[in-house]
Amino acid sequence: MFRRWARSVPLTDQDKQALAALPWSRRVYARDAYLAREGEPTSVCTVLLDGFAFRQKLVSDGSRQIISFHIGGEFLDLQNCLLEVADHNVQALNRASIAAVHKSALLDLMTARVNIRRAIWLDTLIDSSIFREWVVNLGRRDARGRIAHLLCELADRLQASGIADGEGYDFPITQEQVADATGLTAVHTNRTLQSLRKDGVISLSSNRLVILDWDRLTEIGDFNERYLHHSV
Amino acid sequence: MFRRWARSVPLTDQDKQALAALPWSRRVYARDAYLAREGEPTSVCTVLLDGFAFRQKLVSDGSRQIISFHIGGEFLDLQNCLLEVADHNVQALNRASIAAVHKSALLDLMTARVNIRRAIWLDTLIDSSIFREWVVNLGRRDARGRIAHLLCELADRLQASGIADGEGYDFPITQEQVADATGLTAVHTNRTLQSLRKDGVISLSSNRLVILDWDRLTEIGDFNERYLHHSV
DNA sequence: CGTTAATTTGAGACCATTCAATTTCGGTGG
DNA sequence: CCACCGAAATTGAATGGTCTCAAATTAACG
Repeated sequence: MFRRWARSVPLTDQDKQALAALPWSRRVYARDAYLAREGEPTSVCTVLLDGFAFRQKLVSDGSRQIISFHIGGEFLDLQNCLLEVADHNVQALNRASIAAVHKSALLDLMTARVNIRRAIWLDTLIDSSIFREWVVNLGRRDARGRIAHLLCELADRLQASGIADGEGYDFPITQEQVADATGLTAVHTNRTLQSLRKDGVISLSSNRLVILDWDRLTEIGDFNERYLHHSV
Repeated sequence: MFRRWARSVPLTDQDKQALAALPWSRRVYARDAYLAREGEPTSVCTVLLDGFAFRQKLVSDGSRQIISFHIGGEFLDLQNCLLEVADHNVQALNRASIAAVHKSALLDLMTARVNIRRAIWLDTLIDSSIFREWVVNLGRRDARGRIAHLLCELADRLQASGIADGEGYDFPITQEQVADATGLTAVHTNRTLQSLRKDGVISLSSNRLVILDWDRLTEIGDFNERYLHHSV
């Protein structure tokens, strides 16, 4: 998290110590476990330490829309600081460990320290930018484009956070989850992934994603990393 | 804007005066005029005083996705405070007057005044929540649902901001713009609106929207106002 | 009252869905 | 180490919602 923030906000050692000194409580969640539920009052903010998580909303016919994926080092719910009721669900994607702190403690620290205040606000603003890009992805791209774009985003974020390990990426997301994130069905997601594989753009199997032709994938997904605001 | 904020953050008269005392510059934009362009460096934050505006992104094939609509009293680009480059475009929907202030002035005021700081962050967090709901709208609802949901949201926000005037709403959004916001084509938007009219749910013509059966419309659009966080 | 933008209509094509059934994979216990 | 199991991935065929491409009609505006 510090590494990510350091790209834009100059945190001092004091800032880092103050943040680390908060009364964090750690916890491990099993796959698919709910970290937060829509409609519940908010109390804490949560950093994902290890594993993957995602946010989602359920619609009246029972189907699910995934709104974002999260990787280690990212906050899952900073909006809880000011919003009293959760407006969406948060679930662990695989076995995930987190650290949670009461929102009032975080708010106090934000009052005391400008840099942390800025870093946290910036975090929520970048989240927001990613949501906007997802709106575009769902609204104006076909199946190939949507999936290609999602893969580009995840690869880019994994790379930027240093979680990637050379050849390819750890990719624990099922095809059904990709479908729920891209507004498609699992069946069509499957066929679309096959078509990307057949074209030699990606290789995806056993929870491992290798991007064989990055330029091609960004072209298919119309991907431009600007919205991720890596350098503010 | 003060009215909107008052629902959640207790602004004092001093807060309001300090905000009003900033070096605002007013300006009027014609229909479709660009207030901001993707890729440009950011410098100011803008309040929409009168009229409508929307944010959009263009994709590689030339089509446009509208990301949000804005009505009088709303900030259009608070993210500019911390993001150096705009990641989307902002356009006036009809003749719109705005007030802009340099982002550094706003940041300074936020440093000085907790309430304003909270109100502004909250504003961006609610924006974010609306983007999330749009992701759900585009990903998991059919044409009728998407359009019904959009109408519910706009009606609810117009009502909440006191812009509504009894019978129906001023609705200067063209069918093509509704299409660009819902990820549909103008043709299909037209047919879907007709079907909603035929069912006696809405009446929409000459820039005037009347919701004849609110319960029915919210049911079709699977609309739940929670995500608007009217009461925090 | 003329001109342009916006809305409306029709018909055919296509992308994605639905519904089932089958195969493969990952993990578990014998 | 293999047999087994449920989850995940894959396949097929038919259906359908939405798109595309024009063209016609209506509304808005100076």
